[in-house]
Amino acid sequence: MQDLKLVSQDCADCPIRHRAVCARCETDELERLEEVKYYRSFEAGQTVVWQGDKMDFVASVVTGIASLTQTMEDGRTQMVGLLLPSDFVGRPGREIAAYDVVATTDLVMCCFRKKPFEQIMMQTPHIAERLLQMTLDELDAAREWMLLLGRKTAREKIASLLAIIAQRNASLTAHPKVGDVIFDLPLTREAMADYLGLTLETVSRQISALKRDGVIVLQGKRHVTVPDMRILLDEAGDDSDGGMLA
Amino acid sequence: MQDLKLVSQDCADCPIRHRAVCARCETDELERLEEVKYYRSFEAGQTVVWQGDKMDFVASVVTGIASLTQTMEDGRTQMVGLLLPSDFVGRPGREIAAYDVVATTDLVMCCFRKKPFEQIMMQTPHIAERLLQMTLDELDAAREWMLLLGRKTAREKIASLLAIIAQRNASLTAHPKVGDVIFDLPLTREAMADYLGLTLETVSRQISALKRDGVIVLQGKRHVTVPDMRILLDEAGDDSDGGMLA
DNA sequence: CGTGCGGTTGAGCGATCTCAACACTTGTGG
DNA sequence: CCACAAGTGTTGAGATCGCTCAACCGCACG
Repeated sequence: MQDLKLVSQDCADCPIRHRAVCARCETDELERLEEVKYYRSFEAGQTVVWQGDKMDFVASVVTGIASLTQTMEDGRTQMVGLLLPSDFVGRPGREIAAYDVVATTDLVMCCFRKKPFEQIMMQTPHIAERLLQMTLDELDAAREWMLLLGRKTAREKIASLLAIIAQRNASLTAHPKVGDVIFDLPLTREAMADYLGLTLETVSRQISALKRDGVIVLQGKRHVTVPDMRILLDEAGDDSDGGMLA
Repeated sequence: MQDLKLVSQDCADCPIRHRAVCARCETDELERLEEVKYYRSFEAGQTVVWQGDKMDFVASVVTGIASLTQTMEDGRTQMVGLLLPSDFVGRPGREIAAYDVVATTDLVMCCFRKKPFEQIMMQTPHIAERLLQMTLDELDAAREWMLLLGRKTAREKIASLLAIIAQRNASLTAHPKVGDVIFDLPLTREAMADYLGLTLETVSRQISALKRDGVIVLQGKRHVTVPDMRILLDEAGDDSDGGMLA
């Protein structure tokens, strides 16, 4: 699975160059980062870091999806973050990981040794600025998710998740809003349940219900077609078009 | 209710001087901030900003409590942040308020005109650094809350909220852990419900249940005594002592 | 061929919500 | 001074949504 070979080690060619924590760096700043960076890859299902473990690096997701998960003693788990390419993992100034980090799909991360990264950050406002911006975005996303977890019905939760994944795919592939929206679910039913604060049975039932009602079309378990995005967004209960058409 | 008169206009005497976004500023940096700052006060229940409104300031809570709230079209609401003294409101670089900001108690805020604040921040790493740190803390708190909203029972939710308020009071009054923990609830039952993703009836019932079971003692509706903090923390379902005794 | 994993579906249960009545306090106006 | 309304909180009864437990399917893999 060594995707590593497929990923250029050169920041200039990096697929997340313009979105990651290093997005605003100048060439000389990138060079300093390159000195302390290294790539790591993980297979789907592998744990990157355990909650409570010492974490001596921070990292950006290059390809694949990782999740941040919290667990109670009795085993109840809640996903508290879904990390997509360019998202940042770890917290400068913190020794101990606050969450489990798990590779949801095969995953490649661009890691920076923490100590030197912190030093570089102190001397490089471009990095701190970008990190602040990204953190504020994550905070907004977390708060959006709080509304979902606290107040939405199971059906609305599923519709919201599908809408979010659809929207992200749309933004990545950058294709205009022609015809159906089509994508593959990168999560198992159980992972969706952990994200949405549901059981996997409820997830399965609600997906079946959306399919039965024609809101989505399924081919296999994971391949989703959305005939009319407006209907899905309506099912999600979000404000009007949720900014998608804006 | 003009608390304004009670609050010094001088940053040096400010009660949140050492914790707010300006905590790390030097004297000359404070002087620049003082030029663009002004105080505003609100009575309990007043709305500070409406979601979607233009917001031409950012601010720190000086005294009192404010809440960030999201609302769906059909009226379902979820509190997504509880802002205590020293907490920061608003986002540099954003024109439009993403949430309703409501004064939960009587409230005094130290506001900065947004444009000049952004300029000062660009030239003052101390502010940006502190804001990053505070934002990361808020993100952690939001993720803690996601676990609560997604996975905890109503009783655990109430116990968690009580524990958090108790802990905050303990940290403010800085009195050692002798004897009972005593505090007043700064929230109505409805506000608690909005925070916890419950109905106000369920909040009321669970508080009654905790009282019946001796976990808490009530005098009136708002005055709470916790005979044994460990029992409350246990009811909250958090890891062991939740770091309180650490 | 058996086993494990991911997923679906059913039946019954229970935690929480909904709807409703009522209690207490506070402020207002006749 | 009392009647009344509004705001906050409590409690009950019944409904319901989502959970629990369980059976089962299809597929990949050894």
